[in-house]
Parts: sequence; structure tokens; C-alpha cells
Amino acid sequence: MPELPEVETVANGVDARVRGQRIERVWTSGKPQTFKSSEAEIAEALTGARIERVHRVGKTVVMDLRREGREMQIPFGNDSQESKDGSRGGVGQSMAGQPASRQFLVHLGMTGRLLVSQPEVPLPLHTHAVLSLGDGREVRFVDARRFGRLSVVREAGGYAGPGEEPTTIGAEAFGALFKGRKLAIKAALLNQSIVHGVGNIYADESLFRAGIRPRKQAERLTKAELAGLHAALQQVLAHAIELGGSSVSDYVDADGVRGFFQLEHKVYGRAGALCLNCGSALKKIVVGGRTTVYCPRCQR
DNA sequence: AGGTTGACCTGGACGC
DNA sequence: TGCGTCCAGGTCAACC
Repeated sequence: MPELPEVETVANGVDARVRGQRIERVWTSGKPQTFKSSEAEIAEALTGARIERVHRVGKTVVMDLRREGREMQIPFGNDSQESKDGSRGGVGQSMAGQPASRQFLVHLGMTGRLLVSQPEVPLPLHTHAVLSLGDGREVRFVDARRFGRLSVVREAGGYAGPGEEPTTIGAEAFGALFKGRKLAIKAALLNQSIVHGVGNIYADESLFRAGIRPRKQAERLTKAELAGLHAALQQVLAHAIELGGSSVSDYVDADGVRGFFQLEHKVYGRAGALCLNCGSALKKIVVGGRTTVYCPRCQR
């Protein structure tokens, strides 16, 4: 299940392989659920565009596209994702008055993979999109469970994602996100419109490292707990990115290589096993509709 | 409006 | 062996 570190690994891998390439042709599978923008809109936006760079926003892989010659002002009516008030930082170098370039958004869902392949390599089962590049290689989006989503957006300042970026947010701002929030802290971490990029693995792992009960109401965390959670989350995410993410189920990077952070999991997937800190049996509960593992002794 | 729940999907693990 | 059942979870719509 790709979360922030896995998506970052994928985005970096794809970026290193395809940056600067021109997209010559686009094929899509016709599975409607996969396409948040219409397939025609995606094909129109990608065909003939150059890939300026590939990066990550939240759990989304973002491909910046550049048109050769003039970026025509095509009235593209329903760019449904309206940009937010723009107060958030971002690398918004869109000059005033100029139309923002389009971006191709790839959300991997649960089982989505973004592969860069030679054309003679047979298409994997469940391939939903193929971008044929100028040098003959292909970018392939493969997604068995079809929770992944492809779309095209054009936002001034670039796609910002639904929530705050957890890897760079400061401790103060992080703590403020949970003021007046009555939901469980774990549910808050999973809520992408609060912070984006955190999923089930890193929510459980950061709460364990911070010693906080997943069910504790977000607004009831003390200042010290919020500071501890902020530090734990950033540390866990940074470490996981270093190790290429967690490979559970069938996550692999752009080369089909697995990550290694799963070896560092202290609670995720370890229900019933002994806490590595105190030796108590780890408990499994459901929070925010998600399986949650925690140590009843270390997490208060 | 904030919070909660279930549907969407399919492959893999498990039990009989 | 093979079949049925359950589980995994990111996101969104629907509901409370």
C-alpha cells in the first residue's frame, strides 16, 4: 500500500528515467473508474507534451507537462480541482496572468504501479495506461485492484494536494491542525485533507514511537504529545524514504525493486506479537475503519 | 459541518 | 485439490 515514502520512491525513480522525454502516444484501458479526468482529456493533455519533471505531492505522483512551442490557452472548462486560497507555500512560479501548465496526476491507490519498460516487455495484467515515449520506452500504469486514479489538472502554482505536507510542516503548525478536532488522532492522521501522505502503516508507526494511543481524541493531545508526534512522524517518514519505502503486498518502485522499511515496522502487521519496547502483547483494534495495532502499555 | 461508515476492487491467505 | 470466506486499505459518497 503506497503511502508517502513509497510514492516518493516511485516518483523519484520515474523522474530519473523519463525527465525530458516527449510523450508520443497514449493508450488507456477504458476502465472508467480509473480515470478521474476523461480518457480523451488525458490523451489530449499528454500527447505531444514533454515531461518536465516527476515528483510527489501527498500520496500522488505528479508529472509536470510542458507543451512544445506556445502553451496555448485552450479553454479547458472543468478543471474540477479548484486551487485553494494559495496561502500555502508551494513552488508556485506561475507568473500572474499566465495559464498554469497542466499536470498529470497518478494516484496509486492500493496496488497501483508506475513502471518504465521497454516496449517489447509484455504488458502486465491490469495495465490501464501506457505512455509511449520519444525514445521508444513506455511508462505503464498497472493496477490490479483499481483503487488508483489518473487525472489531469491545471492549477495556478501547481497541484497542492488536499492537506498539509507532513515532511516539511513545522511543529507549531502541525499541532494547530488538530485544534478542536474531536476525532481519534489516528483518524486525523489518515484524513488527507488535514495532512496528506500518511496512511495506515506510518500512522501506526508514528503513534507507537510517540507513545500515543490511536483512539485518543486529537484535540486532547498535550503540547508535548503533539511535539513528540510531529518529531516521530517526520523521523519515520524520512527513514522510510531512505530505505525505499515499505514493501508489503505488491508495492515495488519504478524498477520493480522492493523497499526495506517493512523490516523496521514496530507495530504494523505485528498484532499479537510482543512489543519490542516493553514485551507486552500488541493489541489489534479498529480506528477510523482501519486495522490498528498498538502497545497498550507504551501508548497512553 | 465535522465525524463515521460502507462500497469499491481483486489477490492472497486460510480453513475445511 | 479446490472451493468458499475473509482480509487488506485509500478514497469517496452517503449518512448521522
